[in-house]
Amino acid sequence: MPNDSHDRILVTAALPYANGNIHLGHLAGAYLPADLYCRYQRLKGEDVLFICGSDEMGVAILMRALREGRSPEDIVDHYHPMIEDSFDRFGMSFDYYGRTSSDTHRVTSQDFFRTLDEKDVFKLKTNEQLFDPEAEMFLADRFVVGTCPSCGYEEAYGDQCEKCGSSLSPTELIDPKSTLTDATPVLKETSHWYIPLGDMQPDLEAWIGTHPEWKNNVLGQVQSWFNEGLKDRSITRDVPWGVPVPEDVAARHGLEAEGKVIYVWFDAPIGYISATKEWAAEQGDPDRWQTYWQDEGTNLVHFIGKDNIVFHCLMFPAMLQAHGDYVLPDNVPANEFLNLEGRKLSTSRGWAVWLHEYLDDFEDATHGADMLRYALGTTLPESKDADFSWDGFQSRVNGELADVLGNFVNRTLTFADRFFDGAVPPLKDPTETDQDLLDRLQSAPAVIGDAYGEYRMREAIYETIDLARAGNKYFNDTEPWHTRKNDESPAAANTVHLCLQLCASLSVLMEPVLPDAASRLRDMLNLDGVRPSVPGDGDAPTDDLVGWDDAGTSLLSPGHELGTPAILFEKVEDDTMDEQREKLGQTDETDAATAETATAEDAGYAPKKDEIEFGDFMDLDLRMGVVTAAEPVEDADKLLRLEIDLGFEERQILAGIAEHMTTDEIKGRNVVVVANLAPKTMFGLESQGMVLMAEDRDGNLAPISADAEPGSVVR
RNA sequence: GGCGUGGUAGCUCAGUUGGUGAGAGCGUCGGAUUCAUAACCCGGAGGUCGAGGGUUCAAAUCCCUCCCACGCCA
Repeated sequence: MPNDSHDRILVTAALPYANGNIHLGHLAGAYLPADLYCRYQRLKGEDVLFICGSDEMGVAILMRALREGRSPEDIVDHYHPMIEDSFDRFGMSFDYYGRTSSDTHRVTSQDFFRTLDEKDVFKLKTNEQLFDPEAEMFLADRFVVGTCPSCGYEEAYGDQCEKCGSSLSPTELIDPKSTLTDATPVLKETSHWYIPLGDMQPDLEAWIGTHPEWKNNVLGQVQSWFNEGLKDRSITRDVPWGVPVPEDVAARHGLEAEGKVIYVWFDAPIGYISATKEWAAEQGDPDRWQTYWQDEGTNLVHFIGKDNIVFHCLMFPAMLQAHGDYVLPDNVPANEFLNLEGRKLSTSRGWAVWLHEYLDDFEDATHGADMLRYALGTTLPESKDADFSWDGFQSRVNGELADVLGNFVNRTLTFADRFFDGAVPPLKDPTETDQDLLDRLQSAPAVIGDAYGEYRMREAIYETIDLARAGNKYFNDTEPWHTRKNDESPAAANTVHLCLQLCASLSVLMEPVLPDAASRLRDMLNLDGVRPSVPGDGDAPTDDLVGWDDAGTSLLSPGHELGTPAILFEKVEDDTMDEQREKLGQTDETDAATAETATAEDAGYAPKKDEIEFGDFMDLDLRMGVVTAAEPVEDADKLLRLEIDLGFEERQILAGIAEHMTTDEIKGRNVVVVANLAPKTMFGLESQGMVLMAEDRDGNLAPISADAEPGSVVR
């Protein structure tokens, strides 16, 4: 059951892996919902501790380091500050952002490991694994390539053949080779610690059974694991990058700790604990971490993406249970995945929006971070995969932030400024319409707050903006621009009074999702004394400050002097969106972290794409067409509007070729058209397909042509 | 292949202890208004609730089969 009576809330957001930057998928999965939740709870007056940090261990970082001839430290030292900085600019309100390469983390992980070992929780198993005699190290599965025993593919990895999909163990490969040295690996005996999750399953099932309120997707996934039966999982590895297995623990079993590290999935969640320790030390109260992790009065909440469910709902709880001194998570509200413009995110193909690039690109926009928080917040994949598109972004920002919220604030404040001397008029003899708005205002904190508290972030945000919508309706219905002309009636004053109160309440209620704009709105209202939604300075009392629940009451007293009105949100122009759309699919060297280094790429050619099935190719409807008309698109530098005869129909297609050929050069040409591409509107014109061009290494384009009648199928 | 989650208006999504004529926002069409960021407000159109079968007086909601998307596992 949910722990309704609690003294404090400990919130974690999944530790981002420090071999790449943060993109929108990360934000939508875990970080934004976590931040919304924490800011709401702080405004509510809860004792909140929000913990995160960089996950810097693991084989993936080691592999990358070896491939690039760098040290693992080099990689994590590059990404950790970048991640921390972009989180900061996005408005993540962490109490502490740590990193798992810290000493505290090493010690904490080792202590945890030692405790479980001394409780004889673990099993030790010895088997033979592949060892690279030249590099003098054991090889992780991905470090071994060889011929697939089932299909004969020669580049199969040690864990899976990417050609036939069969999953392998490295020892099954024919002619195995180390990817590090090309040496032929030898089998060598090694011992490892295992956590016997199978034995722990009954306890885990009993515990999960007490949480029927968890999200469907989470419980379903967990149940799926239970049905299969949990198995022993190894928690140590023979690699040179990770938290070392403590020597005393190894010695206890007559083993050598040298070369052995704790497997990254085991140490990573402990990173939450070590970060909390570092936070406590920074507060000058080193033992305080225990209050959050070990006192029954704590509500522990893990925000993660769905790929992390098994670790946070089964493995980490199993570790915590086995240890015995820790609280277990009260909820794990995992989100599904975010797609981008209808396609899965792919960092290697550049199909991602990077947070730091967004923040740079929108640095000059008023509240650029808030705009993204809002657009993402209304599109969070809470119950199923969701899609982020720049069209959607623009529509949210312009239609809701600017038109609904911004306009309401603007019309209220300018009206008060012009006709009421920039002060709050009194409320006298409220009408039924006035009273309805007061009632709406009064119930708003509970309606929005309950949604946040129960992890329905999208609904909370919708309800927030709906409050501004109600304000606009009220403003229209009461027509103060008419009623103000009647000196006898308090109607206009009442309207302005209530709209100002609504603005003031909004400045609190919108704080979780739009913290910058909320703060500026309070400046415009000259409203002080609102409880911060970011970590405070320790024990400063906040009881006398205006909090979440107070937003249901009138926060401005009659006669209160207002500040200067200003536009809260500017609209986003079409050009800005076009620029963002153009960036998609372009791989950036520093960010294409996992991109394969192909020989073609080295010579300046475009990288080779992944292999596809014949059916994938046959999905394309390629047709011959003839260009019957061509003209530039107004305001677009790169686009030409083409009319193309496909024989059976005419198409309008926008082609990004204006910088490469004139309208006369393309007119009359036979071209190949992708005829079943989803239509796309750019610069107000619908593009109904795509004209194929060959692009050389210098980016020059040439049309693909054939001597065939329009409508002919190309295959 | 097994399991899980989802498949509701053009788009993004609400909606199950089965029961008033299936909802919201956006988009679209029409109207009204001018305090306001060509904004706001009102109204209309638009859905075989993935497909098929079953249970029931009654199913988007329960059962069975199938299809599609995504994920986990093998």
